[in-house]
Order: sequence, then C-alpha cells, then structure tokens
Amino acid sequence: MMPPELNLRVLPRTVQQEAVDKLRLAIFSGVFEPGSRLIESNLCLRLGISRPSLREALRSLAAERLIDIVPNRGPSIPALTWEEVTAIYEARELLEVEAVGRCAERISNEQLDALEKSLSAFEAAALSNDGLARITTAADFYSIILANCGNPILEEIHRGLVARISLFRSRSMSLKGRAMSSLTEMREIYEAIAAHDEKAARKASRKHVLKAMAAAKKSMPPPD
Amino acid sequence: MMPPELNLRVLPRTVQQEAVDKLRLAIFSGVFEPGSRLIESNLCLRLGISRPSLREALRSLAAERLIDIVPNRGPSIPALTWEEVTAIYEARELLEVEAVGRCAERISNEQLDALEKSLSAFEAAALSNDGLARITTAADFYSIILANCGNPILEEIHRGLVARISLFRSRSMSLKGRAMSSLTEMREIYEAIAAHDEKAARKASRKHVLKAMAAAKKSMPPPD
DNA sequence: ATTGAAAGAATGTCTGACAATCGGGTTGAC
DNA sequence: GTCAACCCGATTGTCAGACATTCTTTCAAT
Repeated sequence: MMPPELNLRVLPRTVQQEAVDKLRLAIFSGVFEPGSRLIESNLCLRLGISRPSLREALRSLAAERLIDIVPNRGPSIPALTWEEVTAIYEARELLEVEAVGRCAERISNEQLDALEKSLSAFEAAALSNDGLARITTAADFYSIILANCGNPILEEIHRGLVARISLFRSRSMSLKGRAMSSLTEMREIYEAIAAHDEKAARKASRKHVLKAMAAAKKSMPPPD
Repeated sequence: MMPPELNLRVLPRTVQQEAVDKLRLAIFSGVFEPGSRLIESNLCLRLGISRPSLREALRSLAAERLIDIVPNRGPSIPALTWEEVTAIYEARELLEVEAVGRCAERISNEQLDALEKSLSAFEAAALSNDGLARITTAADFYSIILANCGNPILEEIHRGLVARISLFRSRSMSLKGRAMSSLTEMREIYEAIAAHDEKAARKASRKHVLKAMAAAKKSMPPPD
C-alpha cells in the first residue's frame, strides 16, 4: 500500500525554474565575481531564454537574497561585508544547534544509518582532492539532520542561509586542513546524535559552526 | 558633518515593487481567501499593470513564501496546515527569544525610549477597537526589538516568518481579550529589557510567543 | 581639476501573440 | 445510472519586439 500523505505530483519544470537553478548553481560555484553586475542581455544569450523569463528568475533570486537588484542598475552579486557574514553565521548557529538538538531526540534508526553513510561519504571526499564532492557530501549530512529535526521551517531557513555563504564555504573547504577538522567535528556531532544525547549534540554543533565561521573569515578581506 | 556610513541613495520605486507591496498588503489583510487562486489577468486589471510586471512581482512573493505557484496552474494563497503554523511559531520562538535576549543586553537608552513609546501606542490600540492599529503598533514594538538585537539577519528572517502568519495574528488580535493579554506579556518583556535582565527577557518572550501560538490556533480548523 | 554635455549601454515597461496545459462539462457506451 | 473518453474554454508559459527612462562613460570646455 501507499502512504496517503506522500505527494505524488510531478512538477513540470519550466524554463524559468531551470534558469533559477542554473543561476543559483553558477553563483554557488563562484562563476560571478562578488560585486559584479549581471547584464540581462548576456544572461539571456548564455541561458538561451527570453528576457521576460530571465527577469522572473532574477526576481526569485533577489527575494532569496542571492543577488541584489537596484532599480535602474539591475542585478549584481552581493559583496558580503564582514559584519553580514558574521550575522549569517550567528543565525546559522542558532538554527543549526537547535536542529541538531532536536534531531538527537527524535531521529529514527533508519535515518541514523543514512546519516552515518553520508558521514562516510564526506570522509572519502575529505581524503580525496575533490573540492566539489566535499561540499555536496557535507550538504547531504546537514540536510539529513535538518530533515529530521521535526520542523521543516528550520530546514528551509537554514538552507537559505547556507546558500548565501556558499562561496566562503567552498573556499575554506578547498583546504584539506579545514576539511579534516570538519570531519572530526561532524563525527562528534554524529556520535552525540547516535547516542541521543541532546546536550552533547548541541555543544558539538555549536563548536562546529563557530569553527566554520572562523575558517570562512580567514578567506575574507579584513573588516577595515 | 555627515556620517559616512549613512546610505543616501534614493531608491526609485518601480511598478514591480509597488505591485509587490500592494499584493503583500492585500494578502496580509485577508483580501484573498486562503487556498484561492490568483488569476493573472484579474490582478493586472486591478493593479493597472502589464502581465510581465505582475509576473515578476508574483515570483518575488513566491520566493517569500507568501504565495504558492504551481506550474501551469499559477499562483494561489497558501492554505497553511496546523503543522505548518506550529513549525512557523516554533521558529519564531527560537528567533524572537534570541533577539529579545540580545536586545536586553545592548539596547541604547534612546531606543529604549522608543520601545516604551511603541508599547504605549499598543496600549492605546488594545483599549480601542481598531484592529488594524493593534497589528501595526505591535509590529512596531517587535521591529524596534529586532532592530536592536545586533543581527540584521535575525531581523530579516523574523519579518518573513511573521508575514506568513499575519492572517492568524490579525484574527486573534481582533479579539479584545487577546490584545489585553498581549499587552501584559509585552509589558513584561519591556520591563525585563529596560532592566537589562537578559534571562527574564528571554523567559517573558518565550511565554509571549507560546501564548500567541495558542491564540492563533484557536482560530484554525482542528488538525484532524 | 572640475564641470557640463552628449553618446552609448542597460534597464523598466508595455503590447501582442501563440502553444501547452488544466479543469469542467458533454457525450457516449455499458 | 455510472464510468470513461473526449472536447472546449480559460489560464498559464514563453517569446519577440519596441520605446522611454536612466545610468555610465567619454570628451570637450571653462
């Protein structure tokens, strides 16, 4: 039998959505220089879509805060300041610690297995030199935690925050040293969750986010 | 002299932005039935703008989660379920408690005065029968707190969350009883902040959000 | 060097059009 | 009468093209 709450609707992918996804991915991977302007006509050509469709996609990204749009000057990649990055990491800490704590209390054995697997995958990526794999496997790890915290809103907000600092994350994750520290910290989180020890899980999670913030800031221009 | 960090840029208001603001306001005030579809051609006529501009505005609202857009079926007002409302209030609690706690530690005397004034304004609204005034004055109160928590990201996320449950808030705030309880709870928060007592402020804030959630849920269909 | 004007580039906005899709109602078969 | 298939109007997805407005840059003049 089929669980009735399962959503079976297949969402047709529109041109506009494809454009949002592709642009998001491009921004993540640092195709555009922070602070640089995005020219509509260029993007239309590169994406092979019309200007109205592109502009709809840009409005979506602007609402996600992945690009800035200034009237009469058009869209640009935000150049995050030291203060903004700090604020984002602080918010991420608040949400992620809470999610990890909740997750420790309620995760199923099945999902725990999946979490362990994703940790192994990250370990493999950390040992290799595949920077992209490190990012994606780490994202899987968080994703499982956030999906099991019992609150989809926390998950949604967390995803948005991590997206906005993805550039700094990929920079620091490209350093093998940082990847290995991350691995240790994430294993600590996993152990605490597996033991259903909420307090330890929160503590490990807080430590992890703070270290990630410190690592990210090393790749930033100093705050004057 | 002029403080150099002050942003003097005047943002020209575009048709698209006007549309977003007007639609947001309309959604807040319950002009559209939850679950009802929004027909593009209708909205174009009512707003007096073209379809491309409207569609850009709709994409913005969709990214804010104020409307749903299903491909080939267009935009509609989300009909929030019991679970979603719970999740939003839980997230709001997490953020608001943190913001209130931080605010208690760092607010300036000047801003404290402003906070007191906004509390008085809410008191007047609570005693009157002006439901709209209750919402706006209460929003001012939170806004001052969130603006003084030292983290603009928390402010931004909180605003988004409150927007999504504005319908339920306006329903419960239209009840004089709920407005008077809110007043008591908010006064408690204010007193704790004025005393720079972070712990008491957090406690009062948590109580306030939990009571608001309970009040909101009374105006909802039961969770099956 | 500062100011001012002019040219070029890019955005904001609209009109109009057409194909694809969805929802509902009608028809027809059993 | 029930159920299925079918068809049609309504609505959305997408594009092309156009034009006024605004920004940026260049260049000349004071």
